[in-house]
Amino acid sequence: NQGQPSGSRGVLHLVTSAPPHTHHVCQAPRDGPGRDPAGGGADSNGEVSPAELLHFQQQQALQVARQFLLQQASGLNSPSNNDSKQSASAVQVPVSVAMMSQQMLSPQQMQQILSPPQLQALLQQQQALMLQQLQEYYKKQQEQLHLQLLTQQQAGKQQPKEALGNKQLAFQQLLQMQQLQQQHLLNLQRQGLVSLQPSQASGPLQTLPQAAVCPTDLPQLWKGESAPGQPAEDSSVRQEGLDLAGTTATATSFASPPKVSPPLSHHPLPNGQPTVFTSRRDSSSHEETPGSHPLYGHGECKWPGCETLCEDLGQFIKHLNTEHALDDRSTAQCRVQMQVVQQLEIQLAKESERLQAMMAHLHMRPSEPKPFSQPLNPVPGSSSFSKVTVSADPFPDGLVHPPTSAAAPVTPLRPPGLGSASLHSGGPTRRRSTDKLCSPISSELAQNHEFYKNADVRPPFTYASLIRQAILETPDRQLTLNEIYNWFTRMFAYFRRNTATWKNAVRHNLSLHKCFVRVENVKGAVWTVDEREYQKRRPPKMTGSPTLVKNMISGLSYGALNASYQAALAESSFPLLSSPAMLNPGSASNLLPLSQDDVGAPGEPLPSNGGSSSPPRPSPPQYSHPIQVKEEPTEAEEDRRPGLALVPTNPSAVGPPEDRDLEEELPGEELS
DNA sequence: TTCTCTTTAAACATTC
DNA sequence: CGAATGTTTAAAGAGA
Repeated sequence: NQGQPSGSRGVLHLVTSAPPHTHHVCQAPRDGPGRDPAGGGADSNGEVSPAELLHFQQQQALQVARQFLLQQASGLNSPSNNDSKQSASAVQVPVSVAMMSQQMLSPQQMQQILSPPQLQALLQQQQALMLQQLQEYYKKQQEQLHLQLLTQQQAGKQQPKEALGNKQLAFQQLLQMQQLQQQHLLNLQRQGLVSLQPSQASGPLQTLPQAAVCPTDLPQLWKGESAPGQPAEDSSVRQEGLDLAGTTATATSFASPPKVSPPLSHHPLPNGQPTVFTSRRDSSSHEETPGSHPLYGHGECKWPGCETLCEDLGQFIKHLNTEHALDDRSTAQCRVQMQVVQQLEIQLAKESERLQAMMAHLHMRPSEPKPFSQPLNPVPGSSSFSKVTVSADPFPDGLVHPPTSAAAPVTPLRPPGLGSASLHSGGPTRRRSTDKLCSPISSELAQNHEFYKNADVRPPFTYASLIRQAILETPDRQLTLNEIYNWFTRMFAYFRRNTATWKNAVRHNLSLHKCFVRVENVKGAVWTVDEREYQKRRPPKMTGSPTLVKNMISGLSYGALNASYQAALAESSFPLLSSPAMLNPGSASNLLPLSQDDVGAPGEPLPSNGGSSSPPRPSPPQYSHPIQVKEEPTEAEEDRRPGLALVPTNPSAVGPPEDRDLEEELPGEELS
């Protein structure tokens, strides 16, 4: 499988470039400050405290942050960003952060694609929360300090408030700058703490200063904040559900500390999800090795953002007790971790819910003419970003993305000769499972016909099922061989190549399977489907049983979903190639009856109807719908009779009675 | 491992 | 006659 990075690179870029901006945008409107009523106290009550005090306070905050930062220095990726520097750092930090984010994104793009869509939003929220929390926390400390100093100073000397004047203004400015700087520091620290994606560092920057003024109770902060403040902000991103780029950013970064991420370790396959976890040296969670500690693994401390190497458990314990003792920082980190877990749980619940909905949809929903064009909801804000999201949405990441890949990486639609050749010559990697299903083919096809029509990807259906599909799509349920050919080429880009091969296969299947009945016509022969026979060769009905789920995953998702996902990708990255129904006018409409029929086929009065009507050979009657031989002179509705009459004329069909005629042994089992 | 299904390839016959 | 259409056999891969 040539999951050549180049192929996905295009997609990657699309996604990659978006996140940073998006984050900024999304973060900007945050209304976090709303939750702290007392926030305005500081600036509005400028008279309350002398400018020096304010200044001092800020310095204090800065110191605290600095201190923490230094403590975390090892965990940070770019020490250059640390503290110091006044305004310079304010500018410098965002830039470097952006760079960092990009660096981190690129290798993990595929992960992001597959990672839970809303993770990003959640983590984003979490980040902001943490940032704010830290802010509040520091402020709280500052408050105390401030009070102390205030009392001291007031006791010592009374400074006239009027004297402040311009001086205070300048101080205010300085103060703001310092606050900004402080934010940066906090951001950096936060990165070190939770190893969260720094890409959003610049987001909270501007807004936090105001928010941080209020010394609120931290625990309350967690609760209250996450509820009113954040959701509103994130809604733009979150409601879309699939914030691919963002998701990756946060998700991946979450999985791995801000260290050097394996550059090309994993293939940029759409189903990179498994890769994420496997390739991660982190193995994030806790692998409970015998005498191990949940926070100790792979010889290093797994405390969020720590990664300190420890020879053995004893050393680690030592490290744990010294570096991660019960102090403010640790508790804060612990809270953050709690938040992380909480958010992930929420995320899990959401994804589970989505999965349920998907299953329900895929199982019983007849068909959807335009899967890709029916976005869950158009995102007002982000443009290209939302596009990716939308297009990919019908095929949630949460789903198991089968490692099929080989036959279908991110297929550039109509891949250039070489790529496609190697791609498909790859071999007869069958995915026949779909055929076993009752027949998701129609619905699946209906959903993805656009994709198959344009993408040179082998459809995950057997020839038999495809032929049947082709025949059933027609109003009179019959096709000449050539028409079947045409249907194949029309519906699948894949079958526009190697015609000799697959045509031979089609013919072979037509002849081989009893379910395909050749009906002689005046102008030639047409092929019809003996639905009964077709159903006969299938396993028991799938009706929402566990096996169905299994089938769904193994079969449908295996090829179709993956393909669909790719289609989404392809569409997003090659909009031009995603020609709508142009190529195949009416295809959508055709598919509808199909899917319906698909569902209804078994239940239709096949046996009784067919058996009764046809005296000698009920072979045609099997079709619920009257078979009308196309070339028939007059399209008389009564053609059914002629159609039947025609059958005998066909020597092959008539020849071996036991061959096609299975009426007697099939009373009507498929009816139910 | 065996069996079944599917695909692919190919030979051959028949029809257009 | 050549191409298209059908039929049949065989081999091989994949999955149950």
